[in-house]
Amino acid sequence: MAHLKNTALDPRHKSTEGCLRTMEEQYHPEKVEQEARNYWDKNKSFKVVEDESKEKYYCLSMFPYPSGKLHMGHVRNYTIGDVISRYQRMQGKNVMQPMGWDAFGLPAENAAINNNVAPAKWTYENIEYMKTQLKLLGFGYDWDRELATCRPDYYKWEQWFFTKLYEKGLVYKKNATVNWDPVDQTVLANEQVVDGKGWRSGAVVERKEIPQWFIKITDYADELLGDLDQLDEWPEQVKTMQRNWIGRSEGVELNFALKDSEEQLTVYTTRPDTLMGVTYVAIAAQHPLALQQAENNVELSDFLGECKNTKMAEADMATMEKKGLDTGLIVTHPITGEDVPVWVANFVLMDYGSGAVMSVPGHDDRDHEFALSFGLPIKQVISPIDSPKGDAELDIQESAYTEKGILVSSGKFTGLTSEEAFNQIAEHLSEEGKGRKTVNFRLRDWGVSRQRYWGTPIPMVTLEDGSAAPVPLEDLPVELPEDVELDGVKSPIKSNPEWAKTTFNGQPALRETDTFDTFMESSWYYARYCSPNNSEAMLDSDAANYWLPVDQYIGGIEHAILHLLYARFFHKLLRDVGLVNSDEPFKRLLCQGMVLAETFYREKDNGGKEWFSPQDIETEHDSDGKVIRYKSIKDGKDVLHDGTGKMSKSKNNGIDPQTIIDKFGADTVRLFMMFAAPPEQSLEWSDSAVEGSHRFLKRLWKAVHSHTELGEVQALDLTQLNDGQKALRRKTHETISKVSDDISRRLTFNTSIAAVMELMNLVAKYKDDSEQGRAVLQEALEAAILLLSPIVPHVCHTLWESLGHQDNVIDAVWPTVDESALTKDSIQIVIQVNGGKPRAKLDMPADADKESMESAAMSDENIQKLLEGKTVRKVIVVPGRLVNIVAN
RNA sequence: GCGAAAGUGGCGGAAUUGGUAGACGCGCUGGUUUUAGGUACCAGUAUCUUUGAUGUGGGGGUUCAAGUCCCCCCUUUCGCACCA
Repeated sequence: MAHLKNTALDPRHKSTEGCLRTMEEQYHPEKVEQEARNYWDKNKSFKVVEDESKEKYYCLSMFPYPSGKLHMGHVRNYTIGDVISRYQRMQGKNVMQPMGWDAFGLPAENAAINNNVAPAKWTYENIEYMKTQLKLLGFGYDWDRELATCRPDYYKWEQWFFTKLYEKGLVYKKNATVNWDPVDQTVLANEQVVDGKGWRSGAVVERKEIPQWFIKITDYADELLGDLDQLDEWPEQVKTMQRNWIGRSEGVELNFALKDSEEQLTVYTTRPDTLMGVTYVAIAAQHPLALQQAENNVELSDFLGECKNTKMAEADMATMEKKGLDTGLIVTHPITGEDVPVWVANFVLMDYGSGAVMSVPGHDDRDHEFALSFGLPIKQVISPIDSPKGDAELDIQESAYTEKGILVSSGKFTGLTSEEAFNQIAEHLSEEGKGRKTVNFRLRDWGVSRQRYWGTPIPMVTLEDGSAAPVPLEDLPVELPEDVELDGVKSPIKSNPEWAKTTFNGQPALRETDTFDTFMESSWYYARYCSPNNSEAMLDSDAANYWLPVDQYIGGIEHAILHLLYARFFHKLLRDVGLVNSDEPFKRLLCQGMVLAETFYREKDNGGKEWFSPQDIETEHDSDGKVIRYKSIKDGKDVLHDGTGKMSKSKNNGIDPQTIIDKFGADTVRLFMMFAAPPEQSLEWSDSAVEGSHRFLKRLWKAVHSHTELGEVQALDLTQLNDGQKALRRKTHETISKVSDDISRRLTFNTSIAAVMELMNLVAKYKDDSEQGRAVLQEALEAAILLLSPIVPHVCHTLWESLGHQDNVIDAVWPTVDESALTKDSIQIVIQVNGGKPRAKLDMPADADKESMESAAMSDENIQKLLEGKTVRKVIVVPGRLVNIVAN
């Protein structure tokens, strides 16, 4: 055998005839990475087209908002996606990994005002820079599919789609609440309201009702809920959150007749069994009845005014102090006919349900709290099931009893269980024409109007008679002017009255000056990537149906509900207009955790805190490795540690990925990101751990280098291996097995890296320059390079060549496990006495049966000592693992 | 407030199906090489009152056996419909 045969892992790998490639002794990431990038660029390695002969794999990472530069969260997200993509490619699949820009949004407007630059220019410049950063990180994107949502050729189709939905009756206009800044005369986003005040003007923000467009997502509530069951590769946690968000409930809708009036107050309840315990009805401050009553009631009118001064966010509504006022209105209880007072309460949401709720303080915590505050009666109508009469221990005045039980003091329904009462009360109301069983959803229709400039113009016009009409396809896109100046208050398309003027069917008409919620763009970009440059249609269905659904979607957990629900909704809409043929857009979902860093500060004289960048902090340890002090590199004085937190400007703990790439190279950053934590957990930044990752790559390089120094390698002959060679070979194949499972099924890249590190630790100890010794080592190194190549592709590109391969590592075949290499002659078993600590460890033949394990355990010297004077009650034997002797 | 997660050495984390807690890495300790610092390499490193005992946020429970299953509590993080 005169020449090299380094193809032990797969005969399909092409190798050069002759010597291993000579290589530099030192690892120079900048050089290695540039060479790999040049190769991929030159060969258009990641360009992909539909190919029916291959299994497709569509791997998608959530596209970034082009905020200026990449942050660590992006790097983490995109590294995960790239690793999965490269792994799937090595499985022989036709892999598409696209990238684009979620380019509309509020930050561009803020930047425009602060830096006096148009949002469009700012956005396009950010895209240019961030794209160079993504390329530096070596992500294998098909850049020919790049899209930016702020381009008219993208949003044109979103506008067209909206008009389609309008024609299908899935779009309507109604009043909805916004945060109104009375000084700037503008609508504010929730994040622009700080402590109830406008962030620029400082004015107390008011709730205001304005007309807005809605899409009927509630028409799809049942399907969005039911189809979650199909998504067996989504995290259970995300599905649960979506289920709760959609919030399907079965209950009863019932009417309280307004006394001395024809009007009815409709409420929905999931607990009709507590109906006899209603002691008041609560309505929202914006409820028409409240407004009507306030006309002749100064106190009420003042109260409603006060209720206006809150943010519209539900979290704020739920946590604020509960306030209310009697409206003076009386309604009639639908069963007893008794008078029930109507109160206004600041926590009742007008936008949700009918804006009125029946209140049962005896059996609902929030109603109870409210009743106690305002001296409203609390009546018990439910008793715990085990004590229907003896409820002395239950003080309903003290706290509400919210469980189900047996009805008491409920007239003819007394004695029924909650379940029985649910049905009988519903039936009774139904017969009387006062109510009916209904299914209700917590999910509300999707309000898509925004009063901002930097977004997709809503393609609707208003005619002179006040009616609305959709802009026809031939007039689309309704283009957003890009060359504008922002004054920080009013949208340029609102402040220029000329912009809205247009015609519709020859008649004068006014354009809508609101723009879409940016969740609209991100709800269908995944489908547009399949035919990104199609100028004839929103999607090319053939391409879309080839690629969709997305096989793996990766993004932050913060998108678990809204973005993912809207995208699922859009997919069903796309299906129902005939553009795609699947029900769900994302087959498998991975939600990655946040990137955190330590925070450091000093108290300032004024009581505030001065935050220090973690990169400017030096740590001192005692001789046990415990941290004893932190000090600033700059002045050497102590700083205080404030734990770890999300990287943020306010705590000055952000780490710019660019500085780390410049210092160590992209591979080190990628390796650290994947090694430091499993993807769905939060990841703590650590400079020293980054250096550790870099050291590993240097050792890897060195190991390959010293192997290649010794020249050609002979073919592996499995019949000729000694114990040491067998041991390394077993470790090699154990590692292949573990890493394959970790990357494909578990998505735990951290443990796959740890496994390769173990292999390399064994390689470092392995001293065997014999022919077969070197052949086994060649196989181990080839495996290590192949297994690491999705994670650190640049260095593996070079090292794969160094090991004598002609083919490129991105197209190498993923190694397969040789089961025969895994066999072990003996294994260690553990002996326990009454569980707990191992009392003895024995080497046994791998195929030892229960009897021989038990007898070996019983005859162990140490075990016999422990069993002295005790009676053995039971022996549990787990083959291949342990023996537990129960004795007393 | 409501909904969803997480909590394991000095630190990040591992333990995949209830079966040897602490893999791998960082830090630390000692050593070798080096004029020195750094680098690189080798050995060690859960804790303690060390024939052994204790130990996975706290408290209870199930089991021959619990980080893992059940109940209660605490802390932290994410989402709550106009940040993306």
